[in-house]
Amino acid sequence: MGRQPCCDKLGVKKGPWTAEEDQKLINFILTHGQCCWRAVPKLAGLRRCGKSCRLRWTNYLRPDLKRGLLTDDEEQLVIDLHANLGNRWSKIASRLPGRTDNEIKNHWNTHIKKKLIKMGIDPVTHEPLHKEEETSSKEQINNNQSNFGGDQQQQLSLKDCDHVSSSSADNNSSSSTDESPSLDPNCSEDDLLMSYILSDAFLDNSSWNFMATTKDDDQEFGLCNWSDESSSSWLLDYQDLKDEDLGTAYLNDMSMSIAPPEMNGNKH
DNA sequence: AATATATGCAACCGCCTGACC
DNA sequence: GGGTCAGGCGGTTGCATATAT
Repeated sequence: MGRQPCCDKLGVKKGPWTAEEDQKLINFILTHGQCCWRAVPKLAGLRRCGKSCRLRWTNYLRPDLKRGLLTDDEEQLVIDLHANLGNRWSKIASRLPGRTDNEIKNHWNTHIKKKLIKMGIDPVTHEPLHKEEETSSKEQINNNQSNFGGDQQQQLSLKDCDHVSSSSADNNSSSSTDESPSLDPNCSEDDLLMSYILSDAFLDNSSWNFMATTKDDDQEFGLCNWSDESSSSWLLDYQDLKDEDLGTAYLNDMSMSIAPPEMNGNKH
């Protein structure tokens, strides 16, 4: 049967987005909201695939996105979640407000993977790369997991990783399990945290689920770190737009919720 | 200073899933 | 029940930048 391409390949632009294209897309989304991505390019006056528009919006233009490297805590959370969820980046991303699956995936492949390997940890299984270590670690893990049904894998700590010297991978044989982050007596606390993070209660918590504006969306507009210049600069540009002709409740709500106090009455 | 290599990230591709008809 | 479509996901690619030689 075969599927039709998601968009007409002819005349569809590819490659990096220009500022002008970004503006058009932002204008459109702010005016009409997110709907029917296939129609967006045509309606917004873009020569792009709808898919491309969606990606650009979700991965780069969304106002709630954080910018910059993941924090240590975020990295730790990604590792913990990855141990439980595997490469389900969107699920992982849904637990990290302001981060996209693409961003997390990239960060994993470029940073975290290497750190784990350096630590002698298999980034796929989250277990020691060497058999003998694995055996002894498992015993310890089993001990630590006894209170949690054995479902949680070992909790790796990048903070601990940072403490591990860069040569740790080279002398794996000597890197006894005593150094393994998973053996941290505080591990059970981590497990408790993980249990919560993996639960629906986590997402139901309003302080995390700040973006939900529709019942189906895990993430929509919401709070973000507007003290971060880079993340809010574009919105500042669009304050004019809002003032001009986008006086929708949608945008007003958004700016109410995302704008720092000083921004409301003192734009630019 | 010039070149080669490594790294990081944005974007694309193809597949899967669920909704709709 | 089967076909079509749109949205979403994970893997991969390609380019710009940083670093090493």
